[in-house]
Amino acid sequence: MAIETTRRQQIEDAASALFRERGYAATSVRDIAQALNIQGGSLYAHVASKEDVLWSIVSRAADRFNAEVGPLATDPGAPAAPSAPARLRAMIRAHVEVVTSSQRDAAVFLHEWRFLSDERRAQMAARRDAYEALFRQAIGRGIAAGTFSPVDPRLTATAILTALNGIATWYRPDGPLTAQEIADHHADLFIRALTCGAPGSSRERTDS
Amino acid sequence: MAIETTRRQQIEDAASALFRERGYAATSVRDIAQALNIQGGSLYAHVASKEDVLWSIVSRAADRFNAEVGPLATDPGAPAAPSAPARLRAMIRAHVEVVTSSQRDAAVFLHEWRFLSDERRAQMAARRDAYEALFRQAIGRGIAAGTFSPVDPRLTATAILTALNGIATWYRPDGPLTAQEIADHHADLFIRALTCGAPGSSRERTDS
DNA sequence: CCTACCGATCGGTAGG
DNA sequence: CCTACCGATCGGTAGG
Repeated sequence: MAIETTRRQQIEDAASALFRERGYAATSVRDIAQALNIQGGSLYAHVASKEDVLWSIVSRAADRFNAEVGPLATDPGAPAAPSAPARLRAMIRAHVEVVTSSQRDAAVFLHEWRFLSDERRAQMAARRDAYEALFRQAIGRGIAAGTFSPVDPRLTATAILTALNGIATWYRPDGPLTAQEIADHHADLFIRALTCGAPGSSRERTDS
Repeated sequence: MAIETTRRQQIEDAASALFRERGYAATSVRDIAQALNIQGGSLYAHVASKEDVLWSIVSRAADRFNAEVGPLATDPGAPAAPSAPARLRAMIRAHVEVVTSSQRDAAVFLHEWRFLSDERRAQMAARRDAYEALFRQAIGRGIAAGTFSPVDPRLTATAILTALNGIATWYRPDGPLTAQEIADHHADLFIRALTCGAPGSSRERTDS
């Protein structure tokens, strides 16, 4: 049972590793080719441009975040809607799961997307804003329900996502904390910040 | 009264602006020279290398953070030590003040420092760790005093600083929120997260 | 996928 | 601070 990997996929993997450690602008196409033991020009049998490779990595990472977190943010059809704290906790967990399990691509997505062409960068900015809106809404709903303190949803969503994205910079799979522990710690922290002193905080926990 | 600005300073200012918007690796020495209406080679009458300019920008930014936040973190000689929440609030305010008032240099400091030479990068990594330690200690003291929940000081300090540093990416002086409002919002958020449900939270506010 | 090449640009220097 | 230049390297292509 051979592991299926197209040449294109190998190129993206090698490029992602290099973009992550040196940055997109400081990585040459010859660096990428060398990692695969081929000549620089040979890359162009598989990709149209260096920027094209970046685009593939970045859009795939964006897809993963949407695939994991999106379903938790939108109301499910059948079952009862979760409480605001429970929903936000699930979203934080899912986001951290993607950050840690797709760490390399996530780091490139977060730090190198500005090297995309104007058009693609604008497209990605729109996707990112839509994604952040999922968190803004989750927070806004909690405020409306009285379970969350009346914070600024935009500012708070940005603070939460910035902190979670930062995990991509320092997380080590062999470190002292598992991805789950890190996720739970952050979820605890931010949900405490949001529920503490909330209008309808009558001491009983609707969380988790 | 002419505004005193050395050529070296002008170079660093122009470079900082360019490093910030394009990144260090994607900025050429000719780009910097062009911003000052001189030839590329002429830069080298004032600087030893491109990396030298980056180093100046980055270390000056690091100095500012230390100068503003350091005194708040270490116990003052004469007056009574502030409570843990009050101290952390002051540190958060001071950090955000530097991020927003030195936004351009702070952004370069935060995002481009990895392009320093190995030696300088290691030096800066040590400074950053010492700086983060100020926040870890402030949190640790609060936990020891029973005013803060028993969180992981390292993880929490990193979360706070990552969120605060993110402000450098999106803050606009002409935006809807002042730097002070942003600072207070973040201070409120994180201090609520830390004090809520703390062992010694007997409902009276020792904060600010 | 290779060889061989394109024009452009890189950081930096010599000599004034 | 300029002119003129250094060797190296850049992203990408032609033709096989």
